[in-house]
Amino acid sequence: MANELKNDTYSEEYQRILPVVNRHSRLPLHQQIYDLLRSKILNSAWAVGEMLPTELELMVEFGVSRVTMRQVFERLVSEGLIYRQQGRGTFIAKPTLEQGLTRIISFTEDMRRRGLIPETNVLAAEITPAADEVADALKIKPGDNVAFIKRLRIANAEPMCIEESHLPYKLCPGILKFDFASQPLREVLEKRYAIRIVRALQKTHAVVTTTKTAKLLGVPHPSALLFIERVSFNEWDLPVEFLCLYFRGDRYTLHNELRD
Amino acid sequence: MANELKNDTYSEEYQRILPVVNRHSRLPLHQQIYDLLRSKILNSAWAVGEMLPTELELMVEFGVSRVTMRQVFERLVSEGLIYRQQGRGTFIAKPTLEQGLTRIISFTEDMRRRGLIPETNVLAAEITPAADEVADALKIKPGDNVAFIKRLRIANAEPMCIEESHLPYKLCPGILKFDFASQPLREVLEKRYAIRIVRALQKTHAVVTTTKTAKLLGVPHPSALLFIERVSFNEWDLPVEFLCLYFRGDRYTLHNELRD
DNA sequence: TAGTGGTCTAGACCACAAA
DNA sequence: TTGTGGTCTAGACCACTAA
Repeated sequence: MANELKNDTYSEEYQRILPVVNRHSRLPLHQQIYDLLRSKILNSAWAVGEMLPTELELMVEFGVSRVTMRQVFERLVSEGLIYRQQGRGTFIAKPTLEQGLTRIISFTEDMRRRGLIPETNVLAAEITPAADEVADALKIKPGDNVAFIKRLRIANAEPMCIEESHLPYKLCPGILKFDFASQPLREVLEKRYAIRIVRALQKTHAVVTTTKTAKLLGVPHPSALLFIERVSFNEWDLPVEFLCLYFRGDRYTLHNELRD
Repeated sequence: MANELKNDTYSEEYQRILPVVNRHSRLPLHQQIYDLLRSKILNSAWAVGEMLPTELELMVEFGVSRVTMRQVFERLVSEGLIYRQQGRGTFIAKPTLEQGLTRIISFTEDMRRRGLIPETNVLAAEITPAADEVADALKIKPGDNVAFIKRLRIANAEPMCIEESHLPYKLCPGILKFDFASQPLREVLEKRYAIRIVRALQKTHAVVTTTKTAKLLGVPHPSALLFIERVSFNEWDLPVEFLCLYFRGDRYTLHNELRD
């Protein structure tokens, strides 16, 4: 779609280099096609509201049956990435609500979706022995080494959130040498340590500021904070991060959609 | 397949009075079967962890193809009601996290899932003119009549939440005659006014108690509350309820699961 | 009327679990 | 070996939208 401007009639063929599915892969066809379409959608290959190719076109493109193609579409619909209208077509959905409460997204992405400009200050980055609560969440022994990274998250030049990450140091030795003001933690975990976070469990509470947190966040004391504790897991369901988030109650709101 | 009662060895046929699907209904087969299985699961027709009938058995029972049956199972899986294991079978999932943040469930159901005993005191039930904020949420004119119901929600004899419901009075005339200490509001809406809530949008904040709310909830002032504003919609996407929930921050936590 | 998605079928082969 | 769920196919008919 980008380059490859050829002057013959086969130019459409030339453009399809990657999107071919592999029938001998261990991955099911529907999974391969899903991965491909999802990443294209997330990378804005189509604009919001734009119509996607029809079922028939994609069946031909990928060489699969209609049922398989529909399986992919149904999954994308259920995840809110696309919507379909009988007789009209399939369209890119507005990226909106629900994510952030169902999807793991970074602070940076979260703020951008809200139309705010994110920044980060690293307040601490050190190796510490795991406290009982941290050890419990990460399923390690109390006293085991933990990489502790504390960051102040800023939106439109105003403090928004204090974020404390605890990682089992065994899993990511040397991780503190990276600069987490500029580099997303998840990216470093994925690219440098081959740790991919696929699932997380979180608890959301309301708490009152301590004098310290109030000062850091620049809010009066006492005021209310949204406090989120999150344990993230890799593909083998091993805990890889224990995260504590303290959001300003006066600035930050969680949005989501419920269904019957 | 429905009637046809003959006097012979077909006693199994006699037993299946309700679960027969209607091929002439405007509802698709998969929807009918889904509704049926879902309500059986929610009514604990099977215990947690118990195996459901196999695809083949249900195909025969409902007289549908495998694809249709699988469509139903996939939906139930994606909603977390069941899980499947290749080579073993299909099982009832533990009712757990995620709901309450993705599903609309009542306070009563929420508390029961947490193993607590719920009670309700009605603090107010009156007709009032809609304030701007309420009118805005319900898409009515400021000053229009609104049914206002304020309840104190109790769990294990301790106050847990203050709940303020605002309903357009036009949609539910006479609703205040019901006793909302004993009767779920959603049930009254559905059975008496044919109003079915299918979708809701909510915002979750952290706020500090007022002296009044602190007193009602029996918590020190100031302390933190989880404050949830929810607008609920019927099947035609008409706002039917604006709800404000104030949960004790020290007792109430939202749990949920995130995926990548 | 043509094109789109919605529903449904019958049948095949494979992978995995348990006996 | 048997029974379960997982994947995939080709083909049919219907309902809705837009021209």
